[in-house]
Amino acid sequence: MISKKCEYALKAVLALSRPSGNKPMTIHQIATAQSIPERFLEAILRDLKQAGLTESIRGKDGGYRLTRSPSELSPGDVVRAVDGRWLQEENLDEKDVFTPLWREADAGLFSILDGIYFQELLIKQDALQGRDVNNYSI
Amino acid sequence: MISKKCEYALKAVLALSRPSGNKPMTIHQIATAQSIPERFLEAILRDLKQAGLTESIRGKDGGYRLTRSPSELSPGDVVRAVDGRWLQEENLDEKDVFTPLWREADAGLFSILDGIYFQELLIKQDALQGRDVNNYSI
DNA sequence: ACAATCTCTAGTAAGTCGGTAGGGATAGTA
DNA sequence: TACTATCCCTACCGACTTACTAGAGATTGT
Repeated sequence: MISKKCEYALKAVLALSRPSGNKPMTIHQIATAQSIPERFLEAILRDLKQAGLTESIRGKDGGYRLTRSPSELSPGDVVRAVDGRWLQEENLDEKDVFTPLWREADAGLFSILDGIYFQELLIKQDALQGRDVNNYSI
Repeated sequence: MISKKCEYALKAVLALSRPSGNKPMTIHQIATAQSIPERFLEAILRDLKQAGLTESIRGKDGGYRLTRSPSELSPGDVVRAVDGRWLQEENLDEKDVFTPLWREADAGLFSILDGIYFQELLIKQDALQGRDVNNYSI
């Protein structure tokens, strides 16, 4: 269904979403924290960088950082960056009766993926893992 | 996005949906009408048969026929038969924050694919191709 | 018997997925 | 300068999937 690459990218961005005093995380840190093959993650983070979602700092104390706040970054942004849209407009036939269905499906899919932000996912993750957050606001 | 197999299966079922006095259509007829590689279509129709959507008659004057009326057969049925569900429940992690998103996406996708029937698609196809149907009811 | 049709098991070329390998570039530190 | 930690880039690889194709067999009507 969803590619490993996409799954890893989402996990990585979730990890980068955790506030850490503005210091970048290294590939190694993210990889061990999320159990992602390190060299593979390297390629994924490069894709995310090219899509403009992350930025990198080289040399000592370098690493990766999000370019946007987790409160305005959605899973849809990540999926589009690594796997592209589900629908490929270019091989769509306007005379095909099924075409409207594919368009509807694509729109529906991304409306779901764009309907939540990483900030909220972070909170949900804490709840799932029974972490004490001291934050019970609705 | 959508596999060729699935695309061909949908076209084939659409062809079989056209009323033809209860006579079965041969693989050859469907293949030439819809420009589908014949031997490939053969395998696809076998899958559809195993899923219970079509039945076959062997020997002379044989061919394929739908087991259900086009008015109660949806694209979703065909997609499930040839490609299966988009979501594979078995490799879903209940502790993963993204899991609810995948479930929502799958439900949304199939609610669209199950929201129309081949009978209606037939009418839409006629309209698209400018065929004269003598049927302007809403 | 024969011809038209479906049925089954293989095979296969090209592409994608999920990585791995090896080196190179850059930035801070001493 | 030299050293080290980090990201950067190109290429490669095995397993799997996709989109077919081939060949022979089984079934039915005439």
